[in-house]
Amino acid sequence: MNLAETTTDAPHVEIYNRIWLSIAERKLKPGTRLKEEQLAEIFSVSRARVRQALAALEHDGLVTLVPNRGAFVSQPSIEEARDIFFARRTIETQLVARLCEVVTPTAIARLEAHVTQEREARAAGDTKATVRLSGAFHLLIGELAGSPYLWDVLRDLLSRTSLIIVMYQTRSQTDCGPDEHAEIVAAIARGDADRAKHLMNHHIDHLEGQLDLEQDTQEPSDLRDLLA
Amino acid sequence: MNLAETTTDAPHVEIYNRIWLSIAERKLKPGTRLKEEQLAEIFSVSRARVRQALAALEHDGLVTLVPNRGAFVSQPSIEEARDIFFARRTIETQLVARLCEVVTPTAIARLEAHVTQEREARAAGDTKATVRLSGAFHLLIGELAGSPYLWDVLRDLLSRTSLIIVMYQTRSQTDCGPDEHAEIVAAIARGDADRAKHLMNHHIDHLEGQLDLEQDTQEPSDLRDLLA
DNA sequence: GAATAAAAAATTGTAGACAATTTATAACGC
DNA sequence: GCGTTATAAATTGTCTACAATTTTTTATTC
Repeated sequence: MNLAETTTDAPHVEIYNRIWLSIAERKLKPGTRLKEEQLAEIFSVSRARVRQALAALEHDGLVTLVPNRGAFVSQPSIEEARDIFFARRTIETQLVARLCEVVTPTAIARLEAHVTQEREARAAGDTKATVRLSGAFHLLIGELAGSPYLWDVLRDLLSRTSLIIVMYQTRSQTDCGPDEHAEIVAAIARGDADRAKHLMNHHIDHLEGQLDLEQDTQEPSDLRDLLA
Repeated sequence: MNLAETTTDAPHVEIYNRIWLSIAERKLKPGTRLKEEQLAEIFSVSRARVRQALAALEHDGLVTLVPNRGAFVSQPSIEEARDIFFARRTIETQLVARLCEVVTPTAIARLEAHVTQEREARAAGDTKATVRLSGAFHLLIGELAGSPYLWDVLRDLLSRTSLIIVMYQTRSQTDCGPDEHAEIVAAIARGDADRAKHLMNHHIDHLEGQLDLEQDTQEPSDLRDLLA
């Protein structure tokens, strides 16, 4: 949530960004231990820098810091996962509505170009790019809606979503369909705020529905359940 | 945005909390310089601890860290201020709507008790308590709506609002009227989500309207303007 | 006397060393 | 052989001293 840009970026933000990206792109899996010395060597920096970056990542919920034990990539619970999707519906429906009010031809062009890119990546079978562009579409809406604060919140929500998808995805594909994105863009182009909100709501529902968030247990499954 | 509670609170969070509170309660004014050594002495801790706390506060936008120059209490621009209020309307209207869906008699009792407290503080002329309780009312709605994530965002927004009020308040009083809070509670009690959203929207509009955010200039007023 | 330049002081940034804690390994008793 | 305890290794947490930068003060010159 770094709204107030510092004139010159602090040195630890590069490490922060690289770890952030690795988690958002689902390379670093939930539960992975992040040893300070190890990271310090990889990035060729002092341990203090790594420490700062990890502290910032904890603030974003991507990393869990256990005192005297170290840093781990977070493992959001089912309850937390549902909450994140609720927050996304809350914020993103409002954001598309706002975008419908302030929309410009340039904005629509950018959105359409983005959807085209998504289609191309999918057609080319480039799953890495497909995943990245899917998230970027949602961020683009946030950007065009013109609220830097909510854009930042959205960025945070998307990275948490990545973590959640890795943890709870089922066999079936878990990308947002580009067709749903295209429909949303069409509604925005028409200035139909209600329709855009409705589509966005269902789109996020769809995303959540593809995951296995059905268990009632709060805690990670008990040993007894696994042996029953 | 500390969702994942650590088992034992890290030692720097107490310093963080005390500075946070001083800003939220409007004791520390925007632009105030925060020297590390000075703070270290006040709290009787090492400078490293202070550093951690300041980094966390920067993340929340309450403190601006200028490289090699030090930490200052943030001075949000008019543009940022407007954005914060937009974000508040976005989130808080959805939050009251959600609360209407999941509301319980206990929740209503807590809300009514809170409004009573607000009235008492105001009647007693206790401005410090009045300010604190005003913010707490909004947080209480967030808590009862049952979204830990959005509660955290709301907490962040409220502390930024405090900063904005200090910077842009006019002579007239800038508290939320407790009557408006009472009306919102009444709407929630009736389960009237639309009405509650509408009231909350206007309540925040009202808050924003009491401030002097009319200037068109982005930058802090130019010397020429002051000498014209 | 004002402006510039140099030196000194104050403040922040960083690194390395040491202490505390946890995890892994090995020895021991049953 | 299994569980327990003691030792050793690895890892994190913290502090102190030093380097880099900025601000203030002082001296100099026009």
